Amino acid sequence: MKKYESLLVSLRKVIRAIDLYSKKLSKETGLTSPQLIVLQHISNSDGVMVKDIATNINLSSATVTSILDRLEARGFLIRERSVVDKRKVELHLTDEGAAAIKESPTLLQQHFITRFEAMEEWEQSQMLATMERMAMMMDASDIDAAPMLQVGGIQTTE
Amino acid sequence: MKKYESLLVSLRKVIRAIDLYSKKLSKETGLTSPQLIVLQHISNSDGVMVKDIATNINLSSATVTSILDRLEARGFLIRERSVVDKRKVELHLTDEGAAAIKESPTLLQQHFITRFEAMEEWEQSQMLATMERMAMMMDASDIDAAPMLQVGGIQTTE
DNA sequence: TTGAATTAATTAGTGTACGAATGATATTAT
DNA sequence: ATAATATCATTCGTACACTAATTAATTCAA
Repeated sequence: MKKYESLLVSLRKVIRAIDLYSKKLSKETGLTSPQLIVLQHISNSDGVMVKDIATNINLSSATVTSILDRLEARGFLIRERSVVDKRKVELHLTDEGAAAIKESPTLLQQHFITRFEAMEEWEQSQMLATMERMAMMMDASDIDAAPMLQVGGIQTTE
Repeated sequence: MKKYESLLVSLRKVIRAIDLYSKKLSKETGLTSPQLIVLQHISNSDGVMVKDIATNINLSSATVTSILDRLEARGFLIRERSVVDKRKVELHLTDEGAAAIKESPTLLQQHFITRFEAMEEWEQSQMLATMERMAMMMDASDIDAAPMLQVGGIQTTE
């Protein structure tokens, strides 16, 4: 097995662990990880709009809309059409929403956090740096940004 | 922001990149990453059963079943009830399925692989080791397995 | 000022991904 | 032998997550 294939295997395990935890959260507290993240963002900046959240947490607007639907249906937030720009929707927490956040658990398994914080400082930094590097390496958005750096010399975009 | 929170942010970016690539694959080749992984597993061991695949690729049986549904509907594989144990279902590729695999692209973005393989050998190993460690740290299955190792000395399970 | 282009949010449709419940079989214990 | 238990695959219901298409509103240009 190639090394990057092994990497994918570990990655899939991590992804699954995060997903399973989100579902466990949902069963215990009634909120999934994405829901909690969205609520926290609204809590930090009241009146924020859908697009901002989507950009901030790296999801599409459509996904955020569906998450908002569920949260609104359960009375955790209200949508308010902006008066200055009626296309926009401002998001506000209700008291229930604010209360839900207060009791909100961590977004990663506590046992992971415990283990992580038990690591040496430099190990933590190194793990974080590795993840950030990987995220950067997977980001396709910079592919077209610098085509002239390709082997073979200067090239035009067309 | 706490370090493990930054870690989660990077992790979510990576997860999203993988997901987006899977969808791009689907549009270009008609197969998503999970579908391709399942097909490859059947190809490697003809007659394998659903549970084996689920265990191997770290997914639930329910998820694998739904992936198989789509692949079977498109004629890439056939299900065959085992004669020795009628609970089991043996999976076989059709010619179409085998052909689909032949043209199968890589499971990670080519530009990631290119970048990854451009790294020094020790950097690759280090990245892989970090991911494997993280996967291990998130695995909850060992929580109950060794409670006697906790700080505070020997403890009973009850 | 009217028409074109852009932007914001939503809807529709597809594909994961899960746990719980179900139905059919096998295995084990009495 | 039969009753209890376990295993395997599936179905059901829920929640993400995406793109493409839609609706509504705003901005820009001729």
